[in-house]
Amino acid sequence: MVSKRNADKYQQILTAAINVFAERGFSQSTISQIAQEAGVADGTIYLYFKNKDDILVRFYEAMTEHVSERFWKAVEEGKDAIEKLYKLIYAHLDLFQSQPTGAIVYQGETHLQWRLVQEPTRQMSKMYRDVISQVVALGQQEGTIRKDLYVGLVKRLINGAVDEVINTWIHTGRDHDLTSMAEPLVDLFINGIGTPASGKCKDNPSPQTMDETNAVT
Amino acid sequence: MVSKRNADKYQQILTAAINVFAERGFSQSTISQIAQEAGVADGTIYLYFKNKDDILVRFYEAMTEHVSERFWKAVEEGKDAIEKLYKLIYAHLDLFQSQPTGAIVYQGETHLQWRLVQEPTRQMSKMYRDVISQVVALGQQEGTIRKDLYVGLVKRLINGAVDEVINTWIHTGRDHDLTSMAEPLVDLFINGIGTPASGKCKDNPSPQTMDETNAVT
Amino acid sequence: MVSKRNADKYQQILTAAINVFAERGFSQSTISQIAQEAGVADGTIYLYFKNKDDILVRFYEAMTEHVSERFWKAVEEGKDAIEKLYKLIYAHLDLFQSQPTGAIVYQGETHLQWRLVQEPTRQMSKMYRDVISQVVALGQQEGTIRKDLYVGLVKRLINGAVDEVINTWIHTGRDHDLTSMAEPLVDLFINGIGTPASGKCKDNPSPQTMDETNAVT
Amino acid sequence: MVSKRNADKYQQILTAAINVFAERGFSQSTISQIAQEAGVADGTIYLYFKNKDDILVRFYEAMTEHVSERFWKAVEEGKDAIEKLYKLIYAHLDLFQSQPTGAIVYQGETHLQWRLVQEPTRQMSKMYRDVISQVVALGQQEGTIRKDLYVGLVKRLINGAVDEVINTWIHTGRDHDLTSMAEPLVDLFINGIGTPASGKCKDNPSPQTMDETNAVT
DNA sequence: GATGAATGAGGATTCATTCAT
DNA sequence: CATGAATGAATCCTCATTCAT
Repeated sequence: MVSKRNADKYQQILTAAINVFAERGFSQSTISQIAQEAGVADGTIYLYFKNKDDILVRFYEAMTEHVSERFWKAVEEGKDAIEKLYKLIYAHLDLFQSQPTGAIVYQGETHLQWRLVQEPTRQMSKMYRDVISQVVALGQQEGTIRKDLYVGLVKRLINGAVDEVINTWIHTGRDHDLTSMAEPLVDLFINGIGTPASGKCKDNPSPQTMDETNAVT
Repeated sequence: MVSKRNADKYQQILTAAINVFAERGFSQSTISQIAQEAGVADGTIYLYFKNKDDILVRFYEAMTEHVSERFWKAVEEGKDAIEKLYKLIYAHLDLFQSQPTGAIVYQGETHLQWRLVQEPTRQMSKMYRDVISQVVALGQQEGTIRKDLYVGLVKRLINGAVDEVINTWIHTGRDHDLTSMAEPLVDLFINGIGTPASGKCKDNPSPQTMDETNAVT
Repeated sequence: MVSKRNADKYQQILTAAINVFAERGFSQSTISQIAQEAGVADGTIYLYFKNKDDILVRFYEAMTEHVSERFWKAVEEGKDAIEKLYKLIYAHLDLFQSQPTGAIVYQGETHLQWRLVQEPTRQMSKMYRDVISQVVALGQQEGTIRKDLYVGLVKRLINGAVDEVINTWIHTGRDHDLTSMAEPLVDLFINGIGTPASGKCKDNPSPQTMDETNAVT
Repeated sequence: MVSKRNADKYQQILTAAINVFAERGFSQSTISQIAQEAGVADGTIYLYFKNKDDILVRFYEAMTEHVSERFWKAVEEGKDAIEKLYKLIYAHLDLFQSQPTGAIVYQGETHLQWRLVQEPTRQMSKMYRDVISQVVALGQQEGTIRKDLYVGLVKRLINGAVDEVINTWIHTGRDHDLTSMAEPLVDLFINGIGTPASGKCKDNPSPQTMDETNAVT
């Protein structure tokens, strides 16, 4: 359906669509608006995409691939677990800061269009989990990360916090620098909000037997 | 517009609407579907709600009030900061576990229908921030919580992580007990994922001068 | 359907309806608006009127009867044809000036709701024609009114001019005194706009053989 | 919104709409009926008109322009004031006779849809007044028309009478020839219904001091 | 008689998708 | 390939009318 010659126009439409989706939400966006934003005719969109839903799905697929690549590369760059974690979070924040509309759509439509984007979202979640998993394992070898951790929950802790920071940024006019949040975030992840006196720094952290039944997300 | 005699029917419609919204998303839900689910005629809905948007707004308002009440009460019950935090998170998880469809709609539509639900969402966010703020302040007095914290970020850390846990639960069939996540979550918040060796338990934690410019969220 | 005891409420609703119709037009007016204006419940209206259309029909019937009575009386008061004509036109203008909403509805809805109000309108038209006819006949006896007149057309001349004057008055804020138009109108009707030199005041006005085929109106 | 390529379809829809409006009145007409009459899909109408109201407004605008042109041309053709008046009235009757549905809509909806068609109606009224004004002025120079006339009222006299003739024609099955009314109408306008004996043909017609405060209509 | 909550048919408008050019 | 006019199904909302209280 897509000729190689016109990968340009494909991108052009996809980018336009994301901008429109970010502005009005997927359901409220119309093909005409996207066509206008892309500078093509309504009908042309159907030469590159099966239908309106398809545009969103393709965006999610591309986003997933792009993000995956970027996150793995970020993690590779760090020399130890904590720096890897920092690089990961920095990359996450930087990516979304540099593509605000993509961030808005990704964060906003995931739950609502769950049926459509379930698969890419699962892959994204799995990738995030794998990345975290690797970092945690390394940290545990290094002795910088606790051994009694349930990785699934750690992933949700980090992913949730970062997403929330991004959401706040989106809804507050996106005026401050998002990446500056990376350092304090990592600090909180590593050290928590408690003091040593609060029961930390023991030799035997209360062992938690966590089953790994939780599904990917 | 709303007769007091039929607060019943109001609730009946609102509940039906939330169920439908949870199933198909706000934009994809139709008045007819809601009416059918509620067992009333289409037109009846307009005796109780101004329009379709109004249904969502009223739900957000009610939710905000209900949640606010519940969270403050939860915090009061804890005898120290850490227990208060635990009670808060437990309440949060328990509430959404007991109202899964409400949770789905609340979590899912906030970003997309931002224009509609901006105000209730802001209030909810502010309330959450106030609650966290109080708990943190108490913990700092007690000596169980670090003094060098930027409350806005702590709020996002906790809120984001809890929301992510809820989202995962929603998307994985809601089969396991959500409240069982409260304890490990609090452990992560307090102690972080790092070990003492990772640079914790110092006398002088790196002082962070954080401005409090971030808006509520 | 209408109890004698509550002729009051009947009038109350009818008056309210005319006010609402005058404000928004018949089609755009709702039973609820009329009920509110009348200070009764929606359902009550159906105790006094068959349906919404019936309200308009009854108004036309009442108007026709009332106007008929008033116009005949006005004509009786004049001592000669010209004064009778003056009294008639004065009564016409005075009536509508004193019932502006009634005038608005009557003038405005006649054509549009022709199907509904055909019969009362025909009667009104016939009455007007009869009145004019009588005045003209008298004037011809007196020698003050031309003999070569087609009464149907004279009726349309007078009725059309007066209605147009009323319409203008309605659409220009109804601020000036409508009855002051009676005298100049009669002058135009009697004397026309021409001068003697324009071919008038001949002994033999061009005889016009007019068939009286035109229907009532 | 309107493609130039299909001025045809625009006219096709407009004509269909006028027919439907004439049949059932503007408020009672539906887009579906118009679409069916025009032989297009409902949605197609919105490619050529903003909404239902817009159809009526455009009709009024077109009618105003068309009528204006035609009336001025008619007046030019007459060689003296009286003939000009005759040509004007003939044109008026002929126009509406040749477009009966247009006449019905124009005459019928003006008052009810006043809000929508106020502007075109004002223009039409002003045009009519200007035409009459010019004819009267000429006649006064020629000595064939009285000098003591209030043009605003003369305009209402003529316009009202002609409209009433048209209305009668509309409501009586439109079977006779409307233009045949032009001559007797002019006769009545010029000579009035009175005889010389009725006080006419004086040297000093009672001077009427009329203010020209009346708004256009 | 009076009420007004409930009904549901009806109507304007939108928009994803198609297809002739 | 590209276009954009045309389609008509789908949806929100209104409101005349009914009927249980």
